[in-house]
Amino acid sequence: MRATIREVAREAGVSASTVSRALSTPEMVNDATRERVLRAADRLGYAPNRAARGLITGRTGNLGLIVPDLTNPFFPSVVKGVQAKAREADYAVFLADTDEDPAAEIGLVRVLAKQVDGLILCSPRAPEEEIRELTEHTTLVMVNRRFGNLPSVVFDNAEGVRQAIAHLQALGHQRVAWVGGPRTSWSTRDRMRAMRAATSAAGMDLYVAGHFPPYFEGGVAAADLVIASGVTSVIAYNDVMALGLLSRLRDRGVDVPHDISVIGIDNIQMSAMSSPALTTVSLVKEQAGRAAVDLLLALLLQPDSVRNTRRELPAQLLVRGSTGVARTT
Amino acid sequence: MRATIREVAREAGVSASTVSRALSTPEMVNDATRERVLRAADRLGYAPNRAARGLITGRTGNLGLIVPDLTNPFFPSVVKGVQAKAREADYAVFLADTDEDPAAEIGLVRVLAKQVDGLILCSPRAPEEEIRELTEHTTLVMVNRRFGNLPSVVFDNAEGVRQAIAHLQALGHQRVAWVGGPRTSWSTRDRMRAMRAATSAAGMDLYVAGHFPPYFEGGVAAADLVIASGVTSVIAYNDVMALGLLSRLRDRGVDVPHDISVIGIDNIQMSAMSSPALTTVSLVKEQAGRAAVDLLLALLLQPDSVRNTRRELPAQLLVRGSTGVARTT
DNA sequence: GGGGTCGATGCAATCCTTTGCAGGAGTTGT
DNA sequence: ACAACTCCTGCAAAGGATTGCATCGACCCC
Repeated sequence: MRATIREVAREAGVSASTVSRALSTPEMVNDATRERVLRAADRLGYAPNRAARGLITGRTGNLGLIVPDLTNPFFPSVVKGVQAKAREADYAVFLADTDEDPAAEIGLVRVLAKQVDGLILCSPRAPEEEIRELTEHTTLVMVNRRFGNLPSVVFDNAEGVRQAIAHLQALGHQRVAWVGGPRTSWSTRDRMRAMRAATSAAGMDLYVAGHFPPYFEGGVAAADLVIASGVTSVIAYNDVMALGLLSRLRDRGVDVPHDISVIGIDNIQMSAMSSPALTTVSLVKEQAGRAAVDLLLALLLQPDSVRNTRRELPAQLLVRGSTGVARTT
Repeated sequence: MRATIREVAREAGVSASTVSRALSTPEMVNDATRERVLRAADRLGYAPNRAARGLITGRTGNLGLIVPDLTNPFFPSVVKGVQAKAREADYAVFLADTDEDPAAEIGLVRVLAKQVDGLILCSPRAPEEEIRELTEHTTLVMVNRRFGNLPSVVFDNAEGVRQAIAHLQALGHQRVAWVGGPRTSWSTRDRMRAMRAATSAAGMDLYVAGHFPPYFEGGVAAADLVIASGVTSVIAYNDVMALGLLSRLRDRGVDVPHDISVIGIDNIQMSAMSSPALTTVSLVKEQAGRAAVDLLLALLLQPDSVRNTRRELPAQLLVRGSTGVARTT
């Protein structure tokens, strides 16, 4: 049904090799010939068979993207960025969702690895050991996790948290709580470190509420601990959890921001829509996706060029209604 | 690097054909031989090269999924369902996002069609004409759109809207507004029809606010029209828009549900988290994704078996805080 | 004018798997 | 004991594109 390279060759009066070259290495073929080939290809609606090409080149023209949970609005944005950039480079993207399960993550990488040229792991939860092993057979780029000298795209959590803490301090807060995400998440650890550093530099008290699932319910669950701790402000691992906090605080009759100021991280769409609107550390999510694809493609072209490259993307505090002057009790 | 079928053959002391058969048509090969082959394959970590297989069978083992906007929480849920079901059947899923652009949609189908065995179009916006043309070269399943006798998965919008209207009527509402989604969306038209039918059957007045972008901002934009229309209740095309309505109504000092009751459709996670929580028509989104894959795989196996199959999934009203007794002015 | 160079093109092998066909071994029936 | 089967396995072709190598003509320069 679909035209093959041979038919184009016949139509253009050349050999298949010439057609192939006219399309993939145009400078190797005479101008007039190339023109003729291109017209013939166009006339027949020819597009190379990717399976056949992949068979001989060993490349598939596909990328894989693995995320822990698509229903967390952070990830669809990254996916969009990956998609857009990949499409520009004529790559297609396999998407897989692990449901926050580190074991599923490893399994998916193994399965997907055979069908792609490279993989982007977004917020991977798998243990270091497993990931190290994967890197031996697979071209990987990590988003939201640093790991050895693997190429990675991360956000400047330290700066984001610093801005958030500075903001709280300016509002007179002295005690701040930290509501962490999954224990296995690198971002959780990184942000927690940043919290420790920033609060200690600012001379503020830090209350660590612990680790919670990165869902609305996780924030809900953390809220009571936060209230009991007596802090006047709280920073959550991500916006979804911060919204959970907001919800439970309201239910408990705690006024935000009057009694407690709340700050999230990610700047998901919904954070602008809550009431009060959520003050948050804004991350350029789509850009992270695009940067990851950039890195991956560079890595595929010349494996050594970007080894050990770490892109760090900016984080910027966005002040909205959920933070205010500290209560004075 | 990766083992080929020949190596397995040598290892097992048989020919490549036998290995192939042992793996894909086990009943054609002697028990003992098969056992030997399987062990050899296992020892070498053999997995068939999909490109080579695809080259000869003409099948890729891939599915494509096209959605209009991943950042609308409705779609990630569908994607999850598609993923899960596809993975069970050992298919991988290409995902593409059209940014609500019907032209991009057609383009993506064309591109993706070559790399997959079949495509799932989720809430497709493209004009009928174009879609009809696509069906000639491509195996398609539609979600959220009926089209000729193409296999499709849709929700029982009529029932969902009927329940919503009955609920409003029971609360004493006489006038209800409808805030529509994109003009090109089949769901918008279907739900609008359902609104006409249900309100007329119930003897209620219907105010059609028009078509709006299916985003939070669309709901915001519609809110003032709704207020001005004097209705006591409003149903929005989806939850995201309903949340936009909620937000703008609050800004305008209109109390929900006291002054106006608001109902959404989809039951996205966020709808439970707004304040007041959103009354909504709940849709089984993941199930829609799974059903679409079911249909598509059946279609690939025996093209005639499910031609003209339409799966209709239930819609169920979920009452929360955003609806209440009609004001009496 | 002949040897050398260069640019453009074709030939043929190759990637890995699947599958139609044929053949060999063993079994059954007569 | 032979024909007719059955069951299992191997041979070889096929699928479509890429690419190293060879070829061929043209052109240049001495």
